[in-house]
Amino acid sequence: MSQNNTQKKILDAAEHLFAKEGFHSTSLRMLTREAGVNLAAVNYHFGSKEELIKAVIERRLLPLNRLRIDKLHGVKELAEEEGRLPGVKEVLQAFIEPTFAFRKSGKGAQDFITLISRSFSEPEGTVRQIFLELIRPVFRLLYEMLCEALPDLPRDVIYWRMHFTLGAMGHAMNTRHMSQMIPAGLDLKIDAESMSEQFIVYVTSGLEAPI
Amino acid sequence: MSQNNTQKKILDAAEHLFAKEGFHSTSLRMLTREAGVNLAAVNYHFGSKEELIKAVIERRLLPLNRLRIDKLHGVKELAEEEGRLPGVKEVLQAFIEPTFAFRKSGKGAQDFITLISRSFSEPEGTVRQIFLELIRPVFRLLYEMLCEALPDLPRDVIYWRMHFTLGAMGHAMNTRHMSQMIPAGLDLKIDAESMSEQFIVYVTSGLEAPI
DNA sequence: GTCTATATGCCGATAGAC
DNA sequence: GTCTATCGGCATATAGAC
Repeated sequence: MSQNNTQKKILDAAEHLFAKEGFHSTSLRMLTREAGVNLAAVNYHFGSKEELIKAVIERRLLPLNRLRIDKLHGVKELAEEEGRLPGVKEVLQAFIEPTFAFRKSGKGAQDFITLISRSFSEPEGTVRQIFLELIRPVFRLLYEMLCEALPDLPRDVIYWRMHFTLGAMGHAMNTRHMSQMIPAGLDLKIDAESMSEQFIVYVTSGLEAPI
Repeated sequence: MSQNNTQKKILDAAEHLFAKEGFHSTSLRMLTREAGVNLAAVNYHFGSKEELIKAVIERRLLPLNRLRIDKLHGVKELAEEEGRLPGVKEVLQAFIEPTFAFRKSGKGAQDFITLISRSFSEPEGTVRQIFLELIRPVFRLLYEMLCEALPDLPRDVIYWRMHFTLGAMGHAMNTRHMSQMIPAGLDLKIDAESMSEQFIVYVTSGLEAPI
């Protein structure tokens, strides 16, 4: 039990520091100090820093992906039952809403999202690869369903638009950006709920735009 | 002259390596080796690694920002002359097209864009701050002009939509993402010209979406 | 399982010869 | 202006006591 407890303490501290300082800039010394465990514990429990990074990403991303895939399948099956094509908006909702809901589920989840948004633009290397391999099946399914929902649009146009959408999402999810650029005198509601709805309106409109 | 030459060699090598490996992961030893200059040259010419990072960003971003601001002012003046409001699409074009055109202007420019896309999601710290301070006036002007172009939309809705647009742009501009996720069997044209046009269609539709 | 102590190596930065 | 040599520090990782 104390092993699992130590592992959890390390994962939590790592999640927080990786989000705040970046993967490379977080040293095992910082990390173990924040976790209240011994310096040697990371190598004992995870083998290396790199495998710790992988564990941090997998702990959250695997269940989140499973949820997104389930929701997407739900949309697909409902549309089939009703003998119609899936709608662009419901497809996007199935993908986007679980992520926004997850972010609200706690401080750790928020740190995780920050960290994941960054993996998108991380240099070539382990972190980027870990992330891309885990996320690929979800992107594939999303792409296929968008193609079904938009049968009159060329495939490459749909691909680009999905690409733009994912970029916007990675950026929007990252709360650190939110208040950074707010113009003076604008009383902006930093409300994740309304932002999620606004985001879906925005990307649905972008994806459905006439060529 | 040999001073400027050394400085340029350092800036070029730094731009390339910062894009490829990240700021923190690029050591002065790597950097000076690639530039073909002595290890001590960075500290001699730039003072520190941090000031080198700043110089790398400023060299490209200052002229690019000046161009974007000029174009935005051009749109504003034209609309005033013609006694009408600026259009959403022409505002977005004035902001976006110079950036896409710049990226096509050479290998170094492409590296620079990769590096800038990343600054967006960089952890708190110097790099992020340097970037945000240089980009802020451009974002302000863009925001004001979008508000003029969309007088019926609430200010905070416009702010969020601009936010989404900037995220999508940072992601779309980064060529490294482009072919990463292409589904098998999709013969995708990786053509920056057509992507730029498609991008403007997409974000214009998103910004103009009815509430 | 958890600790201390340490091995080994790269880091940014600078002093001082040329 | 450019070089070599080196300082002091922190990195990851591990060996071995408890």
